[in-house]
Amino acid sequence: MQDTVIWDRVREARKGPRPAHTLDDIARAAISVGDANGVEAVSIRAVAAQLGAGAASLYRYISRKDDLYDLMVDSVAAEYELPSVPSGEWEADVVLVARRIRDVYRRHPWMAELAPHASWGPNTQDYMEFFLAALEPTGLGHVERIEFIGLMSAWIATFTQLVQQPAATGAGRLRHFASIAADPARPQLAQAIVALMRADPSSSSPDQLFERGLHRLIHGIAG
Amino acid sequence: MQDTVIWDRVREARKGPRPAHTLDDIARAAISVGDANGVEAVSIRAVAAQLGAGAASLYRYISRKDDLYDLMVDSVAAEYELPSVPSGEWEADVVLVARRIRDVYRRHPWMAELAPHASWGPNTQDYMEFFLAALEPTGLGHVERIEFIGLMSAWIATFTQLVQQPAATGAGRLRHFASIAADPARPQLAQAIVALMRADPSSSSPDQLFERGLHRLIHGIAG
DNA sequence: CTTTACTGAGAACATCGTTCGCGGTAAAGT
DNA sequence: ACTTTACCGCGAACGATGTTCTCAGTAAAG
Repeated sequence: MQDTVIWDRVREARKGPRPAHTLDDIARAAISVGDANGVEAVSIRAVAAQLGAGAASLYRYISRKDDLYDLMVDSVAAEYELPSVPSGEWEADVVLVARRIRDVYRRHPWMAELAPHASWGPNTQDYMEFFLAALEPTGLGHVERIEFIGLMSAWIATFTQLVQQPAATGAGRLRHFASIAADPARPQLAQAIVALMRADPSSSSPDQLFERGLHRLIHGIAG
Repeated sequence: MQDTVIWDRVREARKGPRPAHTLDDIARAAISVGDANGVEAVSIRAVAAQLGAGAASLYRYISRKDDLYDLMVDSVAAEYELPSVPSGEWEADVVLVARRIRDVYRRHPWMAELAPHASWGPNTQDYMEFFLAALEPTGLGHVERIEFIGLMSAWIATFTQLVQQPAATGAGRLRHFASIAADPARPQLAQAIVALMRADPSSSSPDQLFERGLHRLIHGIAG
């Protein structure tokens, strides 16, 4: 079973010593490493060390490094804490879900990178089930609803990285932005960067930007 | 200058032998490797080999591996081949740009992964300048327009991976999907997966799905 | 013709994901 | 009771990676 998704693993030990850790333990360890030092620090060895285990031991529980990512994403998906049943007001539900996702992405910045590629674990499935049901009153088909869910997640991910944490772009990036802003050959882009750079003293806090972006996502760019 | 974006590099050799390659050569080599074997195959050594050079030699031209990605993305951004001036019909322009991006992502699947993280090279800047100008008639502010551009790119990326190339998800993933579809605990999700799986015999080809998704992106989910 | 500044690139280093194989342990088979 | 079986943790090793060091070669500047 080398190409099996981790959720299909059947784990029922009959003989030998009982495993020293659970998948939840491993997920927690990986999450704490990711929160503290970023995704790129989430290595097999680092997570194993966090668990107080040897590196090779992890392969008793997972079969690929991607399984680690899957565990992290689905474990954190439990933090959405959505109601079990939609309210019936689909727009309010969409706003609710969006805000929860934003909060979680802010708490765990690596989600923006890992979530799109992750397989669908139980918590993720619960979240999608809720979202699909919430979108039922729109009259959209299932494929369209899935698409919208992906669209909204992708938007929140890029929004989090672009607006919420622009300082993460590094010194060289900032210098490059400045040179673009000073280039008269592309006036629209120059203006846009100037508008992006100043941390919105007047018209728009990040939260306001988020709400308005969300409104545009629902009602369209012209609405 | 270790943290400098590659586009800020000043390259004007005064002494010694002239460089054996150009940044364009390197970009082309990296692109051909990525097209043929996927992003994960784009290694320093592989690109150097494609160039007929030694691995360490690449560091005479780039200073980080990410520079390679930046080169790839911006080089391919030239393929958009947009008009120099928007038509004045912003919606038509948006549709035009979206289709061009989709075509390029289809030709170079790694773009979906690399483009979001890449720095803005000259061709990317040209593309954004056009897009920003095209969106001017909407009355949106510059930040909102940037956001919409990011949103559309993100949507196309996920759409390309989800709808256009679902076979890339691997055997284990497909098996997992099937088990989700057979789980009565989450009926909405089950239906959605069934709808996703069958390659749209009746109502919707990928192209139609794209056009309708694009329409919803512009006019909102309810429109 | 010496100096200088750049070139390409082999060798080496640290780190990574992953596999092999070992000694140990506890339940199943007899 | 004891052998067998199937799992456990994990040190050691392998191959591949990004990056740096170093050095011989080369061509323009002084």
